Order: sequence, then structure tokens, then C-alpha cells
Amino acid sequence: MTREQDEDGGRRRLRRPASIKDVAAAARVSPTTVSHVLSGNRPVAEETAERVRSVVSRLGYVPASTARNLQAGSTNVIGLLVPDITNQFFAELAKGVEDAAHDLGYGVILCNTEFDPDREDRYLELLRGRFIDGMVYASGSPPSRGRLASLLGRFPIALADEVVPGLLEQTILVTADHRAGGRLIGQHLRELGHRRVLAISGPTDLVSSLERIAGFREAFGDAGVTEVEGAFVERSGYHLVAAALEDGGPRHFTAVFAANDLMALGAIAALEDAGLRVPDDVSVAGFDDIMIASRVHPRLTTVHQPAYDVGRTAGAQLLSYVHRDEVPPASRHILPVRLKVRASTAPVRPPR
Amino acid sequence: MTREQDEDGGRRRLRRPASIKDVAAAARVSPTTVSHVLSGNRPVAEETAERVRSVVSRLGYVPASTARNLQAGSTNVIGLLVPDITNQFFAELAKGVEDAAHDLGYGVILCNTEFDPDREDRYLELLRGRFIDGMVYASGSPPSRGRLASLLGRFPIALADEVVPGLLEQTILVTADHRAGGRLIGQHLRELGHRRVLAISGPTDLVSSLERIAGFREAFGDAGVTEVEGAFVERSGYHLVAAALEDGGPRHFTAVFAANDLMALGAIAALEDAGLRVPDDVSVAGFDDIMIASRVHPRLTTVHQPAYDVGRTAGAQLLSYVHRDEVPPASRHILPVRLKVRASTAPVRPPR
DNA sequence: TTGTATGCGTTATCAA
DNA sequence: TTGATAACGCATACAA
Repeated sequence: MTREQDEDGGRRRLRRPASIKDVAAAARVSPTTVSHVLSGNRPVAEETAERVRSVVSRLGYVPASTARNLQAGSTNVIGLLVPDITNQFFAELAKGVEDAAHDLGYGVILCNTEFDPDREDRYLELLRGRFIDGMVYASGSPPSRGRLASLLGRFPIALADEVVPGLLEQTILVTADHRAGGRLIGQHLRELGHRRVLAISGPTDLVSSLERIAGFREAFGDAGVTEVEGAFVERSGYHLVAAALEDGGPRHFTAVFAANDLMALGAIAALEDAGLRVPDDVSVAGFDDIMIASRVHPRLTTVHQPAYDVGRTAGAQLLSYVHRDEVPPASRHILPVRLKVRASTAPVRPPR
Repeated sequence: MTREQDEDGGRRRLRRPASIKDVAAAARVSPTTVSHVLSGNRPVAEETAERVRSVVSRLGYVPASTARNLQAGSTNVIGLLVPDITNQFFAELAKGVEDAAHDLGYGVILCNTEFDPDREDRYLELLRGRFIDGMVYASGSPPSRGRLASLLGRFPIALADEVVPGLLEQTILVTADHRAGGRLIGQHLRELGHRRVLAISGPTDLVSSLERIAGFREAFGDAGVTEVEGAFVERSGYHLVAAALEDGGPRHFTAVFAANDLMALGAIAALEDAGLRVPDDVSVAGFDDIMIASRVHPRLTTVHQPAYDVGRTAGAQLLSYVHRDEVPPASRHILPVRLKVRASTAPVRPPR
């Protein structure tokens, strides 16, 4: 047994790991031979190879990736930028990216921006040093186009989930079909007989949010749609619906379409607090199909987004170019969504 | 404007980024000076510095981290190994680690094992190359002690959430106080008058799971506790409760303590499917306080685990040693938990 | 079948 | 105030 550490004033410092030279010396061969035994890049006499392997094993030698990275000019690591990893959607997306990367022997470095532009900037600055071979960018918020564009020349970038205006035509884009999802809800509510709907959008600088509402209008028609701008959080849905109810006069909607599930939950809470029943008095539909959507009461009608597939596709697309050291041409990958009809929507009943 | 890419048979290949030599040449100074202008490690004449900065900016030069890493012998990146990033608990934990890392300018490389030992092994093998400066290990399953031990000499490791038998006394350990959590539930049920409880443990090779049950028994007493082994998934809770109900004879419990929330949800479903009401006929308590625990019907009584704090503490502890290039001495950090009394538990009512 | 020499891009040491 | 040189650890072109 070799000692793992050296004592030093009560503190133990990490030992210098064995290098290829140490192995070469102990096996009485050149570093070149050690390298080739391990890589298989050229034939080595079995006897020699065996001797080397035995030393490698004895010293616990593992090639230093830092040196390899410098030599190879690549790290086999891609970056993943998300706004909030505890958000189920981005967690699923991250898993997809991670799976795609793992399949090709790549690692994923996680950049969690918490929707903080400064934090995002710091991360992007960090990544400019070419630490990574590519990046999946899913910022979830209107991104700083400038910084991103400057990275585009350094390594491939795939945009996931959200369009980055101005970069759209320059690289890979993978999103769910937000527009089709909006259409599905629009059609569903119309079929249930609803004619007056309160539509709560997300932030209007997010293309995905705009697309959802646009799709809704396509299928439902513009007439009877009252649109208000929300913020993709529960409180927002609550306040907007509460405000709409307090407007005085008779209720001017029989259904609510919230551009994400959290806002839909807020909407339901506001309706119930106002003494209205969902879906008997008012129907509510959301978007995303987050985990709790199927477990709340009433179970939420919504549109399922293929978050995992978005991540996986973005990762796989990205890596197919990273691998060949090529700049990805512009491409769009729009993944299908599914309508989930549950218990929060029902045939219209005229307002009292 | 310089061209960002070179055309090559319709495919665009990435341009070689400017190196310190390019900058030095263009600014008519030595690479040493460029380095010092950027690092501030030694004084440079303002005139020279200005010339260098202007070239840096013009060429878009950023020091290659790969070369820095080799030179410095460190990467400013730590690894984070989790079983499932889409699990709310591990997502919170990851966020904590990521925050701690970001505060000190470190990146986090995400290793999602999906509870697959092979996948975990592949990751650990990858990381042996000292790509990372340290690791937070939260495998969520009984870990391969051997492989981990061999890494312990290469870089600091902090164990998060789950004890790794045999490594416990060798490095940092950060967990929630599972035992105290179990006690809180035991005491709560006892105070409600329950005397016969079905306790569903998690996998018995997980120390955290054993601790929860042990704590429960400490507070509740051993008498009246029927213990069965579950698997930390909803189905498991369902089946075990369904089986217990079908045992024939009168029901032998008035409350269920499931060692995690998912199993508790399964338990509730099984009870309701059997025509029993929760909590009127049977009380159910869980553990973890996952997001849906407070939104299901009935809202689940459970123990809140400080997942974020576990991650953040593990990350901060780890980095305090990484920073000084020291082997962390054994230390335990046991974070407090909180009882969340909600609607799924009620005073006992004798079985029919 | 194996070895020598070189270079990857940076920073540290030493010298001027 | 600045520069030349070595070194980090590896992989590879070239040589034998």
C-alpha cells in the first residue's frame, strides 16, 4: 500500500497522482509506449503491454484529463444553461441533455441562472474560455442576444425551448410545438361550448408564450378572447383572475386559458375563493403538464410538453456537430405536444 | 470584422481561437506580458497594458481554460453525482451545490446515474482523470464503496444525504436528521392516540431509511408497530397497504407511516380504493415534503427535509478543502428537519 | 516493435 | 518594466 496522503501539520494534502512518466519509468518503457498501450493506437508487444498494464494498475494511473484536453483541443464536456433546475420542466430537459451527452461519452456542466441576467453573464463569460465543446441554451427568459452571438463562433450552441430573437436563423433550435398546443386548448374549449375566455399569457417577450396564445386564437377565434399578461407563477394567475372577477358587472368569461400550469393553479384558487366552482361554473386549462397538474383537485386539463425530448434532441443535435467540429447550420426541430383532458374543463354553463 | 468561420465544402468548421501568442505578436510584447496584463500579477506600464488590452479586445482573446487547467493542476469544477435530477429532492440539492460552487467561482458537472450502478461506475471512471477538483456524492442508493474509496485519495469528496458505509469516518457527511424526523412522526401519531401503526420503510440498505424508522420507533415505542419494506416509489406504498388490508381479519393498524411521500401517496390510494377514508378511518404520514405533498387531497402530513441546505452545506464544506488542496477530515453535518402537520393525520378512531 | 522530439496554451521562475 | 525559458502531462509525427 502506498500512502494516500502526506501529513503536514495535522492537515493532509493531496498526493500528486502518478503521471505517464512515472508509469514509463517503472515499466522501463517510453511514455509513448504507455500511451499506446492505453489507447490502442498502435500495436504493442503483448509482453510489454502486460508489464505496462500491471504498473498502471499498481500505481492507479489514470491519464490526466487536463493534459488530454489541452492536447486534443476539446474537453468532451458540454454546457447546459437553465434558469431553474428545480423547475420540473427544466429538470426533465436537463435529464434529456444529460442522457444524450452520456451516450456519446460527454459530460454536462450545469449552469443554473436563477433567471438572473448577471449570473447568466458570469456563466457565459466563464464558458468563453472554451472550457466546453458546445452548449445547450435554455435560458427560459429573453436572452442577452449579444453575448450569445459572440459565443456562437467559439463553439456550437443549440437553443432549447425558447427562441432567441436574432439567433434563430443561425443555429439549432429545438422547441415544443407551443402553437399547436395553444390550438389544442382553443379547439377543446370551443368544442365544450365556451365562447368567452380569459386568456392569461406569459411574459410577452417570450416567443413560446406568444405562440401559445396565438395558437389558441387560431383555433378558438379572436372573438370572445380577453387577454391579460401574466408572469408564469401561481400568484400571477391568482391576481389576474381575481382582478377580472372584481371588474364589476357580470362575469365576462366561462373559461380560463392560462399559458402555464402554475398560473392555472392560481386561477383555480382565485375562482374558488370567489365562490365559483371549477369546472362547473368556470373551466380552467393550463399548459406544460407539470407533475402536480394531474394530482391537484380538480385534475388539470393541460398540454403536455415533451421536456425530456426537447433536451435530448437538443443534446443529440448539438453533439452531432460538436463531434465533427462543425458549425451547426440553422435548423428547427419542433416536437409534438399532447392535449391532456382532465377534470378542470367541462361543457359551458352560462354565467349566473 | 473578422470571419468567424471558414467555408469548407459547404460545411463550416470552427476557427482556431486566438492564443496568447497571437495577442503578443500583434501587440509587440511577449506572451508573459500579455499574461500579466490580464492577471494583474505584476505591474505593466500603462501604455503597454493599453496596447495589449486593445488587441485582446480586437481579437476576442480569452485565455484557454484547458491550458490554464493543466498549468494550475486544477479545473475549478466539481462533480455532483445524483441518481435522478428530475426528483424534486435531488433537484433542490443540486441547486444548493450549484449555488455554493458559483459563489466561489466553481462550475458543477452533473452526473445523473438514474440509479444505474453501471452508469455510476462509468461516471466515476470518467472523473478519476482528475477532471474535477472535488465531488459531492449523493447517489441515493447503496453505493459501490470500493470505487468511491479509490477516488477519495484523488480529490475531496463530500457525501450528501446518504451515508456510505465504510466511508463515513473518512470524509465530510451532510444529511438531514432522518432519525429526528422519524421521531417527530412517531410522537405526532402517538399524541393523536394511535397505538397500532403500519410502518413502511424504504430499502433496508439505505441508512437514511433505517434511521427514519428507528427514530419513529424511538418516539412511538416498538409495541404496535408492524414494519414492512418498501421501495420509495408510489406503487410500493400502494401494494404494501393493499396487501396489509387483505390479510384477512380485522385491520391491525389505525395509521400508516411511510418512509417517503411517494409511498404515502400510494398508501392513501390503496386505502381509498378499499373504501377507507383518510384521515377519518386511517391516518397517513409521509417523509420528505415533496412539492405535491401539500397539494394532494388530503394534504399530506410529513417531515420537511432541507434538501437545498444539504446540497449547499455539502458544496460549501467540500470547497473549503478543495480550495486549500487539503483532504477533508471526517465531519458530520446533520441538518434539522421540520414536522409538517397537514390533513392526512387525525385523532384515532377505532377500526370498525 | 519501440523511442525521441515536438507542440498544445498557459503561467511561474529566473534573468535582464 | 519586460522577456526568455521551462514546465504542466499528454499525444503524435517522425525516426529507428
